[in-house]
Amino acid sequence: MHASLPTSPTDAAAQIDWTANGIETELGWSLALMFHGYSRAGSVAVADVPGGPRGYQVLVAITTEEPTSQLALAHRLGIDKTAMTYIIDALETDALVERRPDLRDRRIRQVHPTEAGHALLRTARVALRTVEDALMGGLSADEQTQLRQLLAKAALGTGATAASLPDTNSDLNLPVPAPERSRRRPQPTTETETRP
Amino acid sequence: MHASLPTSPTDAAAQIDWTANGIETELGWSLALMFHGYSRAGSVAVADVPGGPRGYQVLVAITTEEPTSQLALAHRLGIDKTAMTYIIDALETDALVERRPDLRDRRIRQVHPTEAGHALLRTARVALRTVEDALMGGLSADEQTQLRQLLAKAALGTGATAASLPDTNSDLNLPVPAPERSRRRPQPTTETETRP
DNA sequence: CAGAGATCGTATCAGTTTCAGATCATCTCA
DNA sequence: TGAGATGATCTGAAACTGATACGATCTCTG
Repeated sequence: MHASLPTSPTDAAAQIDWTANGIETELGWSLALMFHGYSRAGSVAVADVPGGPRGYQVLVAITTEEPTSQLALAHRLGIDKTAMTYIIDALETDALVERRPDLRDRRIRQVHPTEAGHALLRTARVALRTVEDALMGGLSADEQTQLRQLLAKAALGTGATAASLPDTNSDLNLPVPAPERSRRRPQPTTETETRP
Repeated sequence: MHASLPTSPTDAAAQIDWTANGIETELGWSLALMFHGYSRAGSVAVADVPGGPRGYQVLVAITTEEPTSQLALAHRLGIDKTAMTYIIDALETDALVERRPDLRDRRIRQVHPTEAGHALLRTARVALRTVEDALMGGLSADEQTQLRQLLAKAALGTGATAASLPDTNSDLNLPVPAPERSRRRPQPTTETETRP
């Protein structure tokens, strides 16, 4: 184990010997570190968002895309469908989202943002950007942009395909409120009324 | 919700509207998808490595760096120290690593690779590279290299600082090598007696 | 030198997350 | 019409994570 690590992030990449097959050349290593770093810091930054980073992502998706089912949302975000139920429960409890029936398919609950949801998202976004900047502090502004774009591109490519299989695992670790068992949700009466 | 992903990876980045604040522009989203994709596919690829991807990373680190303590290794890899114990247990059970006492500090167990460990690592590495190529299939070869390097650089920079807090109040700056404390001279012949 | 405080690896426990599967209502299709 | 599939929710169990305790050992200070 080689002793001292560079104190200057700029030296970091320069010190990586890409021919030595060391841990720093392992994609899995850097992905894990970045991801866990993001989860940890992100959880703090969006602590007031039910569901933490995952709840935040739900808000992002539903405020920028067409209303859709919980299941599709789960796929889109790479979140387990069961966990998605609980995340939306939490968001709904805080009046940040509303579940509405899909008129064309009564199995589906569409997820809609409330005004409060929009507002919280705005502040949460700012907080997260700060965290992200810190996380990528070792990179220049250009490099940060580049990393964002490459990651997104990779995620949208084969990466995302593999990741967004049905009922995928999710490891964003902010605690979702523990489910209260035997808590079958009452069927909203207004929903039954809107039967076509 | 436009759920369908582009079939041509080349179109992916072209379709991302970086001004719309959609989910695809979220670093947390792409990080999560990539990380989970890696974990899932990587677990399959290194299924015969005890501890999966994490066990693999242990092998990488101990075969390329100086012998060090489990704790330092845990920090280096961003793994919880308790989990590290179990991972090494598993690796040791399969005779892929050996724990040896550190002559200068009898609390420390250094982790050494065996020949079998080296051999398994070689095949595991090949399998993982295949997985990684698939994961980054949406990127050109240059882009893949770029992503690897940027991620590593970010991980080694501030990112890693935030990530390497597996041990609660660890104030350490990145996984630290074995402490450079003023070491006492080795205790003669105490070695065999300290074996647990 | 003695003792306080810190550290390392391991054990233990509890809470959280993940996963698989069941259920009910609803939809699709032959 | 009915079989098979689907979406949301529920349930139980396994896996994971994190906190903490503990014994052995180390470091440092008076």
